[in-house]
Amino acid sequence: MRIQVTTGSSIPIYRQVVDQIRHASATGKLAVGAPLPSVRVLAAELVLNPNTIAKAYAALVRDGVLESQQGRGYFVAARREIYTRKERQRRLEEVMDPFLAEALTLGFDGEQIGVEIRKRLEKLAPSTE
Amino acid sequence: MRIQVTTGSSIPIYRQVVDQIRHASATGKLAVGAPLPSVRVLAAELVLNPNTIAKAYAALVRDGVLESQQGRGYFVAARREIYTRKERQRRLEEVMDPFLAEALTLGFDGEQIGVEIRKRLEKLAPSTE
DNA sequence: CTACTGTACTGTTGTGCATAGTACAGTATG
DNA sequence: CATACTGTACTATGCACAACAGTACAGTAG
Repeated sequence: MRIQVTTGSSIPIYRQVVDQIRHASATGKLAVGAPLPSVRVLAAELVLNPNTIAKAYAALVRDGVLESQQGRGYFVAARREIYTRKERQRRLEEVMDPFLAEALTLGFDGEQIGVEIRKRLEKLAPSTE
Repeated sequence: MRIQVTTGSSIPIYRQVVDQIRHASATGKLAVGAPLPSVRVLAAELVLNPNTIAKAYAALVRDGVLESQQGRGYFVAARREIYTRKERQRRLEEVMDPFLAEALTLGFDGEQIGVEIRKRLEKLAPSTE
C-alpha cells in the first residue's frame, strides 16, 4: 500500500493519511488482518513526525478500521457494525451535505453526481461486488 | 431564507454560512438577483461578529455565487461557468474522495450512496428537473 | 445630512496542526 | 538475559487560522 501526502494542502496531513487508509480498507485493497507500516517507519518514509502518524492511526482505531497490538503493530480490523442504523444515516448526511453543496455549485445535477461516483468507485475497486 | 449556525462544531461558522447559501443558490431556493441580508443584519440575527459574515460573503463572491455592490448589498449572481471542464472535474474529485472514504467506512456501497444522494436532493429541492 | 450598505484595517484570544524530544511498556529474536 | 523493534504518553514550541472587538472610510439611498 502506497500512501502519498501533500504538505501545504488545506487538508491536514494526518487526515490525508486517514482517508487513504480508510479507502484502501473499505475497497479491499488492504485485507483484514494485514499489518500496517509502523508509526516510525511510515513517518520516516513520508518525512513526517511520528506523532502525526500515531494520530492518524489512533483516529482509525477509534473508527474501527484498525486494531493496535502493543509492541506488535497496527492491523486492519475485521469489518463490524459499530454504529446503529440511525447513527450511520446521521454520519452519512453530515459528510454528504458539504459535498453536495460543492457539487451543485460546480453545476453537476443529481444524475451526473451518481455517474461520477460510480466511475470513481470502479476506478478504485475494479472487482466490485 | 433562513440560516442556522452551530457554534462549537468542528466546521467553522463562516463555512457553515457559505455551505447553506451555496446550497440555497444551487437548488434555486435563492433566485438570481435576490438580495441577501446585510453583513451587519445577518450578524446580529445569528449573534455573530460582522467580520465572520463578511468573510463568508467574500468567499461566495470569490466562487461566483454572489455579487457585491458597494453601499447597496450582496445579491445572488447569475449562473455562469467560471471553471473549465477539467477544473470542474478536479474540484469534484477533491471533495468526493473524503466523502466516499467516509461513506464506504460506514458500510454503504455505490448503489446505496446513489440512493441516499437522490433522496437528499429531493428533500432539498422538491421541484427537481 | 443621515442612515444604511460594503470594505479594510489593527489587534487579541483560542484552537488545532505539526514539529521535536523524551520516556516507558509490550513483543519478538537471538 | 539483552537488543531492537513495536505502541503509547507525555511536554513544549512554532505556526496558522477562526472568531472576536473595535475603528475607520467609501459608496448608495432617502
